[in-house]
This record gives sequence, C-alpha cells and structure tokens, in this order.
Amino acid sequence: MDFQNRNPVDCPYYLVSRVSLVITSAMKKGFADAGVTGIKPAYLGALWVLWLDDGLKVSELGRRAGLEPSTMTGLVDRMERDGLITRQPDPQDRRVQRILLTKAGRKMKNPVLEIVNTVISNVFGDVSPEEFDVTTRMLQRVLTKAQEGNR
Amino acid sequence: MDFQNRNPVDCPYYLVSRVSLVITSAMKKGFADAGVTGIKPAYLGALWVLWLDDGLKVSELGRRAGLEPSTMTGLVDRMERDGLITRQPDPQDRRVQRILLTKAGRKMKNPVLEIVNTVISNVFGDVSPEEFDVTTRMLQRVLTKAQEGNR
DNA sequence: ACATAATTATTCGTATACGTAAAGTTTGTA
DNA sequence: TACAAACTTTACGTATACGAATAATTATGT
Repeated sequence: MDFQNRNPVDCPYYLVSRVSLVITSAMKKGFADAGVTGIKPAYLGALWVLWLDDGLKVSELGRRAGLEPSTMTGLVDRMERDGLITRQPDPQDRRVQRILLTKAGRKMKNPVLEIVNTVISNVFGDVSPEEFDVTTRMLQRVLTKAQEGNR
Repeated sequence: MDFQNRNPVDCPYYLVSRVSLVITSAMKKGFADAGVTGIKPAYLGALWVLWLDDGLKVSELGRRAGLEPSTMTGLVDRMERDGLITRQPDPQDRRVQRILLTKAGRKMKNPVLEIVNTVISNVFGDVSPEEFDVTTRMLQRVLTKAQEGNR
C-alpha cells in the first residue's frame, strides 16, 4: 500500500466513504419513491436490530448497531418523534430505558426490507455474486478485527 | 439479495458505513499518535486533490473529492482556520474563489500519506491482495455507475 | 454498612454532510 | 443591448456521529 503517487480514488477509505454516502442517498430516494414516510437511512441499523430483538436498552441497541451511546440518544429521540419506537423505563434497573417498537415500527419491517433489497440490488447491479461475497466477507473481517482492537 | 431473514451485518450498506467510521477513527488516532496536528480525516480527500492540482475553485474541488458545494464551504472554512489553505478571489471570474495550499498544507503531503499508508495497512492487515483488488475495483465501478446515474 | 467503582443515559460542543434558498456574476440569446 | 438562464459560492436548517463530562443508579469490595 503506497499512496504517495496515487489518487484518492485508489484509497479504500475514500471508496467506502463515498459508497456509503451513495447508498444513503439511494435509500432516501427509495423510501421517498415508495411513499414510505417517517424512516431515515440512519434508522435502519437500529430498526433491524429491534425487529430481531425488541425491547433492548439503549446501550445494547447501540452496541449491536455499531453506534456509541451518545449517538443513540439523538437517534432514539428522532425515531421516537417519528413514531417508530417508545422509551419505557425498566422497573428492574432505574438507569435503563427499554426501547420498544410501536405498531408502526413493527409494520414497517417487510416494506422497508423490500426497499432495502431493491436499492442494494440497484447500487450493486453490475457486481458478480463472487465479487459481492468476497467484499462482504472481507469487510466483516475488518469490522470484527476492529472491534477486537477496542477491548 | 433477500434481507428479510438476515442481520444488518449481512447488508453491504451496514458494512461500508461501519468500515468508513472505523477508518475515520483509526485516521484520527494515526494523526494524533504521529503528532501531526491541524488535519482531520475529512480534509484528506480535498487535500489529496490539491496536492495533485492546486488552485482549483470550490466547486471543482468538491466535484473531484465527491462532495457537494454546500459541504465544501464548511470544509474549506475549517481547513482555512487550521492553516492548510487560503481562499483567493479569481480576477478572471468574480464568482470564483481559488483554493490554494499554504506552505504548511504542502509540507504535509508526505507525512500525511505515510500515516494513511500505515492506517490502511493496519485496518486491512488480514486482507489478501486479491481480496483487496477485487473490492477496490468493485467499489470504483459502483461509484462510477452512481455518478453516471446523476447526469 | 458504607465508600468506591462501574454502568446507563443524557447533555454539550464539534465535525461532517446534504438540500434549499439566496445573492452576485457571467454567459447565452433574442 | 437587454434579459433570461446558468454558474458560483455562501447561509441556513437538519441529520448523523463522536468524545468528554455529568447525574443517577447499581454493583463491588472491605
């Protein structure tokens, strides 16, 4: 890896950052085109976690979605404002807020995941299954290693 | 691509977003550990473009770095504040501000790119050259296609 | 039991990014 | 020439993310 005589476009940092923003933009458009309101791309991670395991506390939700607790507070604020979740104090531990999907939040699962399917298929339309698998597994390893580094 | 019964960690959107943030965090630490001050990860794209072609106008700099003009204004503000660039009015076109590297901005090139090398090598340490190439080329194609879609 | 430590969520300040709108300048055209 | 259109940058509001500090609560060690 020697970037001294190369362009930003050769740098994986540039590439993943740009692709992340490209997908965010495509997601916004996908939701808007499908007429699904009240959801933002940043909600996806947390919603997805809750669809699999509802009623988590803020910190555990953040841990599974890859976000810091201080980031979660604002995200949960906006998701609450948009009617997708509610905060419920935990009677067992008064420090804890349990995050629970509303009916609207639960009902969104299938429509939203269909839109996610479509958007991902469009963005990665020209990518072969082999390339896709190599990249997916590689990025998963990078994340796992980064998590281990923070222990 | 069917995410109905999968986890966020199987979704390339989740992966590229998280990896992007992981690298940002590693870059911050890389700069701090090396004692290089006045640079932030977000400056990298713009700086890199200027190292190759100094004196661009804001919009062209943004185009090459993949950022909207309205994003560039704030970024240029901070880079100016941190002493890396200056704004110079263009006498040929009074709408235009030319962005010029300062001496400090120029001198940073080699040290900063060395840190970028190191950080990228660490983050992608376990990745084979083949996986790395497949991923790089794939993401480049995705970006190119996305740009074409916006014309 | 009680002081100390750890956990939990939040607030605050900052950075990063977008879209929309505005103001000034230049360009194209009638 | 005059006027409309396009371009260029900036301002503003919003969203997203982090780290440091804080307050409240719970857990731990002696």
